[in-house]
Amino acid sequence: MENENFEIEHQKALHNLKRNIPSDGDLEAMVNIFKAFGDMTRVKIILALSKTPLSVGEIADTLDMSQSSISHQLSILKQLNLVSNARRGRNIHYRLSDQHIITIFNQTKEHIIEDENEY
Amino acid sequence: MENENFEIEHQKALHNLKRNIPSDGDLEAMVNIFKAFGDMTRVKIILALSKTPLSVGEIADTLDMSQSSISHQLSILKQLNLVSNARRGRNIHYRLSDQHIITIFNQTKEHIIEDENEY
DNA sequence: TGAATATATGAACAATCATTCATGTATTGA
DNA sequence: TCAATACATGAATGATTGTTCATATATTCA
Repeated sequence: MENENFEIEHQKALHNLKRNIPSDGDLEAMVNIFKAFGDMTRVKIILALSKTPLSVGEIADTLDMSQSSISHQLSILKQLNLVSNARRGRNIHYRLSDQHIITIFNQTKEHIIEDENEY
Repeated sequence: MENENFEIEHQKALHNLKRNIPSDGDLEAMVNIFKAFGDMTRVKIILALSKTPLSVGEIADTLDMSQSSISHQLSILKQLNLVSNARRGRNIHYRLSDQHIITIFNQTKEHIIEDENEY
């Protein structure tokens, strides 16, 4: 019977799953990156930096937020190696450190768009 | 002078940025999805469902967590259309609703791997 | 129909987190 | 060297969130 085969396959899959749960340690890096993306301010910073490198003050000005807040958020992004920075005169310029970030954002946009088209 | 051209281009880019900040409304969907991915439990649920559809109880059992906790998290994922569900007998089976999710996870893994290879 | 099983849900609580405020550090230019 | 500018950082606080506990709802089977 078809249904029984499904059931047997499912039990096998379940068994493998239980023996194969990735450890928290393995997943933590991924979770931390998604956490970083899960904040409006940081998303706006990333989108701005995807157009051009910017100083802290320029970001604060563009997003109309305090210098302190932006600086705190940048330090989180930097700790995760999502952005890198370099001094230029008396400013510090930040840039995205990886093109994957844009790909991830674009994939997410596509998910949202396809979602909106369902009815 | 090369430096001045850079500066002029940068000012243009800055100006365009300010006139082009996406609204909170436009970004909220994306931020919410990343928030959903920014939790260990939900990531594990998604990874499990990427292998095979599962009932609530099976997920709870596999992840060694309470039924209630899993159910709460599934309702968050469902609200964002990241998973869908269907009753099957007395169980309710959940599945990923979109292949983009896997792509996003894989891209993120790649970012992490490339990151680890830097020294 | 009624007991058992599977899932959902609301309230409460502890933990996490983003912003603000105050202040520290580093660089430039006079 | 000193004032001004740009950025970083620590503490405090209000808001958000994940889990638990208790309970409600829905389905099956006897």
